[in-house]
Amino acid sequence: MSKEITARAEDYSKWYNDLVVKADLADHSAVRGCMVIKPSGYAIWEKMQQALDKMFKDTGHVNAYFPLFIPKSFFSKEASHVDGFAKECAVVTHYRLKNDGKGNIVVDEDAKLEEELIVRPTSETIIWNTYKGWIQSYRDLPILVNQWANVVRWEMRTRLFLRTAEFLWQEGHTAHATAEEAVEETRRMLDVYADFAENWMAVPVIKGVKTANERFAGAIDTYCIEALMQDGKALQAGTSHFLGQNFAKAFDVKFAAKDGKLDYVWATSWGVSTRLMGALIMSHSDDHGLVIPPKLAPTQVVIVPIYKGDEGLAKVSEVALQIKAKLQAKGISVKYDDRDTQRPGWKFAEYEMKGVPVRIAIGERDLANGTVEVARRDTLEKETLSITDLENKIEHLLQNIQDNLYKIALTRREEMTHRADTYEEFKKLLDEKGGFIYAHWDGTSETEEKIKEETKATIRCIPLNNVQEAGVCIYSGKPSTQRVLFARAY
RNA sequence: CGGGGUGUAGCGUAGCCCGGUAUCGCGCCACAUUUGGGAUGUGGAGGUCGUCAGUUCGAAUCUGGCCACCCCGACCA
Repeated sequence: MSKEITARAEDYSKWYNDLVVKADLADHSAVRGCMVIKPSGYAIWEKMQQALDKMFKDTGHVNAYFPLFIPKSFFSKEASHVDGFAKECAVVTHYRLKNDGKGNIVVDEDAKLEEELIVRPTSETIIWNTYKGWIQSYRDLPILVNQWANVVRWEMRTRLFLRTAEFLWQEGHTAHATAEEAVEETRRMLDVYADFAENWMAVPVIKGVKTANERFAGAIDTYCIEALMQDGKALQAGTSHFLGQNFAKAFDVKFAAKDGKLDYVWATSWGVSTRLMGALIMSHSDDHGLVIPPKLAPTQVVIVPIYKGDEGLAKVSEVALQIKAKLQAKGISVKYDDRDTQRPGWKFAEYEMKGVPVRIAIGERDLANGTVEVARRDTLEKETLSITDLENKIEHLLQNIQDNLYKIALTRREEMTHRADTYEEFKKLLDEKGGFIYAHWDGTSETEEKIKEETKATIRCIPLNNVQEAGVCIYSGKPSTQRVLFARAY
């Protein structure tokens, strides 16, 4: 099977689409805007889930599951929340089909739902309606719940993983007695996301706060992690919201404090989605295919035998299987590909396309020398190593690849991060270089809107721990106290 | 929902202007020779030409409707 993908330099967007399909991660489905996540893609998502789930548990959270359907009336209880999602909701209106007598299956108009159901675009409403029954006293708090689920947002334009009508995610929903505690939780989970992005995905991120325009519908503050892709466009990789008492008020969730006074509960919500797959793919991959950091690679090492005849394969396999066992004993996931239906060169290209971090080739010549050929996917370098102590060398190599991928991504981001002091300079940077641009902003939504209309760049975030620096807004010339992070975004 | 484009075998395509039952490559199946970077040869299977209707002796080809998908805009994790 000969496979080729469009080069990044030629058409980045086409490169991404080709890659997702050719690396067997996902496909378009029969349903418009929805994707089929194939086993190779889902295996990576499962690795992400495992790592994140452990991080959530380690920070005291527990998993639960809430319904896919939300009564329409719940939705209208929080005004800005409705505004934010109303335009992209799928609605269930009937509960039965029937045969129309001419062989067609049609909706049974007699089976109209008394109250229409919304397919969840996010679960705040159904969860806060539920929390009302769980919370009476400060003793019931905090509630630290996460759910892994699918959600639906009826998008006009979709792209595999980056934006699909249905996607998989996790959403954490917590309830607290005080604002301070809720803010602390919001920030804690932001840190968890940043930790995951950098240490597992090898994707450097900038933590920050969204402006009012970009804030989650119904939140007081939205925190985010922003990553920069190879083409210079930003990608929001995760969000954590401080919801204040907005949902508690909408759903009348009060608790009795120690002093007996009743108060509304403070809330947070936070989520990352299969969009992370897009971030992962676009951060490291090259024109040969996918590059996956070892810590998220479903298969970390593949062993390819090179041999002549059945007898040759038997000899090579004996040694290869010993190597496999030693690597597995180290906790490394290994695949020994001894299929005789494909030739070695074909397998090399195939595993490069699929992003397996390390490839070991072992042939009869190696048997004589006590060596193997080791190829690393990140740099495509090959070297011949002695079989002695190979498992330790591979273990180090995997760590080295993980570190190297992060370092390269970080260097690239730094090279693509600029400062602009005038609007002219800003526009020039956007058109010629792209990337992140630090610039002064007067803090108004009007200015932000204007800049967005004129340049398609948005304020990705106001970075946390931002350096305070007097300046003037690049657009309005009004005074500003700090630079904010602009970029064109996915 | 506006503007542009495309639908022919699993995938990519030729044929369409000028109507006569479909071309080529990859992949697939069998056998043989092969195996240190996507092997080669020989033989073979696979198509209601997106769909519905119209024109015609005859439609992939001409006409009209519908559907789907892609790209560009408005909306978004």
